[in-house]
Amino acid sequence: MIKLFIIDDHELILEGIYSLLKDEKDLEWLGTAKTPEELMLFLKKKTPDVLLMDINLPHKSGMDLCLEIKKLYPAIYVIGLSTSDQASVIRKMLDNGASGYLLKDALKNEILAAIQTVIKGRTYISHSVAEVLKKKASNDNLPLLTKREKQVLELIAEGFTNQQIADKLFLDVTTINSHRKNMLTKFNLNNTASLIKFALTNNFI
Amino acid sequence: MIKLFIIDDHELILEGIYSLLKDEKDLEWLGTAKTPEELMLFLKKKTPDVLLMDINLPHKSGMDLCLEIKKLYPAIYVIGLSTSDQASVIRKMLDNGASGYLLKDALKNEILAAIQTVIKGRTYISHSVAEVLKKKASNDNLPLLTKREKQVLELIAEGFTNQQIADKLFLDVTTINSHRKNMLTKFNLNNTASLIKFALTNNFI
DNA sequence: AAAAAACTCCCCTAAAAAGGGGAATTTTGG
DNA sequence: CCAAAATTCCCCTTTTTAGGGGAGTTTTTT
Repeated sequence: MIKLFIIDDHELILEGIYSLLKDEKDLEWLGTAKTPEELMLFLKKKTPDVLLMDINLPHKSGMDLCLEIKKLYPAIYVIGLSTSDQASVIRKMLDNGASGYLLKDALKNEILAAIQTVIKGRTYISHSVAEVLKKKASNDNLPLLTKREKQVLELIAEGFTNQQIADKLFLDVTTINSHRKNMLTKFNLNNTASLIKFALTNNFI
Repeated sequence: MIKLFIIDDHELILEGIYSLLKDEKDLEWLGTAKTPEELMLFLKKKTPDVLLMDINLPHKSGMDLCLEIKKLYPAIYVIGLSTSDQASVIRKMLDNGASGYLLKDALKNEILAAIQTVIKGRTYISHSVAEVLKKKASNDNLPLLTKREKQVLELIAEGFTNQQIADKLFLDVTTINSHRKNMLTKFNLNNTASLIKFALTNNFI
């Protein structure tokens, strides 16, 4: 019996997965959560073998949550779940310890296959996802933002100037300027406008 | 008996809704489709009373599909379904003839309420959606961009400077600067970064 | 036809960002 | 522990944007 837990903020997805899997003999349905908090509370009591996790949770990205979980409960196999087929997101998820990745258009067999695969310690990448990873190999070479850069970029997008950001983060204004220039350089852009557009369309912020 | 049909490209959502509603006595489950083509084929044979429609379909926006359906089959009540709570999208959907709008985190009762409401010819807007529409009521009163402003803004977002844009549009650089400043003023923003973010998140460009 | 809105161009100054370097200190990953 | 990456701070100059005005012309709406 594989103990299964699911976190997703969408009732319909929870229902859908439950409905798909409830009759499987070798699956034990531990429960569901809609928020990271609910999940963490539950994990203090019981530990699932496999955790299906939506990566678009409110207030917290599944990427970060996955990292946390794997730190606290390394034995749990995490399978990412999303509608997004963005290679960067998928790769980040795997980097953060996920054992598999499913798109939400996955069929029953695919979900079962994923669970059976990860429980053996192997990694399951669905067909469609694998293709995306291959196709967007170039996309993946995109230098990702570091924590600080992301933080700075978010503040830039909110309209703060370098000086204001520096004050907020207790840093020197030249530091913020460095980060800004680094981002422009690494993405080969030449001003803030294009940087913000790039970041938003690539879901960096 | 209300005849119900659902279109959504995500198996899980279809399963979820089916699972939620299959035991309802006064609902007749006509079927599901994953693509607009499937739906159109089906509609040639049978006509549902209520059509639950995901607005994020591949290759075609639910907004457009809704318009088509209402043209061909005005009697069908369409309920939009999405994860997005973007006011512009919701309003567009309603403009295009939808009778209701649900977010995918809707609970069973809400879906049922929506169906019961639209079948009576009234419009169902879920709590959460209504809030979004209200909150962004200001959004709708937002002074929209003029043609020229939109054109300029798009070029700004692509990273061109005022001078470059002026050259492209055969205008004086001061004109471009005026447009830029006007946009900042009318949206009450103070720099390009926030303007681009604002424009992108509000689907102005 | 009159009013309103959009579009165009102009002045000015100050503030901010971009572009070019360099370099020391932490943090992270192997 | 060592190397690589990230983070921090510094110099400099030029370009670009922001902010404050004003004003004439064209287009759209009433």
